[in-house]
Amino acid sequence: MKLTEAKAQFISSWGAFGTHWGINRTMAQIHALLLISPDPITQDDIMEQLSISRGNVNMNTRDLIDWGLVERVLIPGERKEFFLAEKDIWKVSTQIIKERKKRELDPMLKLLSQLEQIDGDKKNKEVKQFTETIAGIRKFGGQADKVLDVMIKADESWILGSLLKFFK
Amino acid sequence: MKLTEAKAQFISSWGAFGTHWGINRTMAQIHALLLISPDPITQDDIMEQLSISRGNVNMNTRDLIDWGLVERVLIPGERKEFFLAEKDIWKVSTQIIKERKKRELDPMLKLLSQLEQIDGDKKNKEVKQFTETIAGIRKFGGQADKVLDVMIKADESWILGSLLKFFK
DNA sequence: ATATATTTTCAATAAATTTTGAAAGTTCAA
DNA sequence: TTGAACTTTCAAAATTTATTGAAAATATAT
Repeated sequence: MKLTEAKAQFISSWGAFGTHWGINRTMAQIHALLLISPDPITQDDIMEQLSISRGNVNMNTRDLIDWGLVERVLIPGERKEFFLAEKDIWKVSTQIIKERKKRELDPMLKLLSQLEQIDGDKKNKEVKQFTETIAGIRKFGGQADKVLDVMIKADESWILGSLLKFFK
Repeated sequence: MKLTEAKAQFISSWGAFGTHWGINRTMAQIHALLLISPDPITQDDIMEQLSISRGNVNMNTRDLIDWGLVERVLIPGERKEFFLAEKDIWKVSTQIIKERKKRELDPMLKLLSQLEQIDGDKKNKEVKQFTETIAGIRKFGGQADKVLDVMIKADESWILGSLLKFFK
């Protein structure tokens, strides 16, 4: 397979993949393009390579920057801004996990702990199932929360390295 | 907070939560409703409680069944079909992980291993970055794959219990 | 068999999301 | 300053995705 074809396939699949994870297709495609670009590239490069509008590129690169996956770089002597993606997949994943935890898991756990205290007869079947379900999810979520914290923080620790080697 | 209000909040948030995970809002809401319903409920119950059409309920309950999260139950003497959700959150998560792995991770890994062999000069910067990125993602994905397999299979193992207690 | 209850399908419609592109905003060199 | 290069914004348009509802299919009781 030739590079051009492989690139196109990767970008397209990565975009499709993204849509299964609540990420919009274009953002994932731009990310894919940046991941395989050895050097920083410009808005115009992205527009051209993905055939999308300037506004679209602008919005989605901003999002990628908000997610901490891409940075703007200034190249001396150049007027335009360039974009560069973090290439270390472990760091990429850690960053995504960190953001999603902050944006989704933490608020959900907060809500669940509020919902756990409802007034009503605990003998009542409906009340009982509701509190049990909420408690179950909250407990599970709390555990996940801790596991993810360890993953995020233990970036350089021996324990994680060992665990990963164990599963290699 | 009263049960009715808490229920409504839970269903609505669970639905919003779902959309961040590539699951449609209604499917997540039906799942939420079933999770807090102590007894099996019918299509009409779901239609009424969520104010959605029959066709919509039918489609989304089918999907929930495909995901292995909900089952149809027949109640003796009743003409209608009833739906019942798996309530054990650990089982629910395992099931979701299992399905997503099958539907998304496995095909992606397959594609990546194809993309890893491209023809071209390995000294070329573009070729080099492409193969490195693909290899990096594949390696990471492969590890994740193994970790998930362990989680899925080790359902009853002491090791997992210990790990979870460790993080509690 | 027939009528009745229930479920499924799917084309049409509605809603939500994404994309565009042109205008407004910004930066910077001369 | 001015104006050229570049970036950002955002209302309108296009696209994608979800929902409806009525007709068709299926199942069940009599």
